[in-house]
Amino acid sequence: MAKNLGTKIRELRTKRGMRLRKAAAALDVDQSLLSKYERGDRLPSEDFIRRTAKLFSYDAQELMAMLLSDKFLADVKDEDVYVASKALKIAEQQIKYFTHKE
Amino acid sequence: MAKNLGTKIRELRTKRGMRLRKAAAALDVDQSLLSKYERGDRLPSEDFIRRTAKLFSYDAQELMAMLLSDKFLADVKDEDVYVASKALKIAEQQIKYFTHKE
DNA sequence: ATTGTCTTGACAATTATTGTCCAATATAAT
DNA sequence: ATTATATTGGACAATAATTGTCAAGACAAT
Repeated sequence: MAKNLGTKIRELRTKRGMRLRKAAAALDVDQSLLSKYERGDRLPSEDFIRRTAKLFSYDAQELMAMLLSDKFLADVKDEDVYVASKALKIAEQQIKYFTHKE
Repeated sequence: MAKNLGTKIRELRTKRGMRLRKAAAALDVDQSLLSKYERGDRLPSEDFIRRTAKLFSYDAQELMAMLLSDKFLADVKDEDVYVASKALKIAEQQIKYFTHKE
């Protein structure tokens, strides 16, 4: 099962036996903010993603995809599942259309 | 091919032979704003979606899905297609997981 | 050149997001 | 139970994004 961004970041950190405070310092954010990122309470900036990928030697694009997914899910959280699924389908179509066009 | 929201709204309006100014008045927005919605320059509120659906007797959920898709596409527009597609896949998984869980 | 329609850009107003601070809570060790 | 360390929560200001309004612009038809 693909993880959400926060869970992934926490996993990366704890697997290295790193404390929140330490990681926060290395990533140049307040430790409470990092805690919020990890719990999905807040979504980080793209720049933070890059720093995190570097620190943990992890694929930045993978993290970016998780961030974008989390953003989408936040947008649809009050919607009917049917609507959310339909939105995904439309977006998929458009992306496919774009890519094979250019 | 599924349309984006703006194109759909314009289609609904013009098929009824309605002028921008008229439609804008009926939808209670500035005509310049409606023009921007139709060209995808701005994204409307959910409330606007509901009024539009009512005015043109069109399915509000369908329009909502288009709005959400447009939002997502705006978020990923500067990203690699690979990242965008991956984000979609993750979001899909999570939605499926959610729905069959609850 | 006037009229009607639509588009564009600049701007202020509003709303959302982001980061910081510090207190509160939890966890662990002694 | 006390101390030390880790994590979380809430309130707040700073910043950024979104929204709506207005006036001017382009374009076509007459």
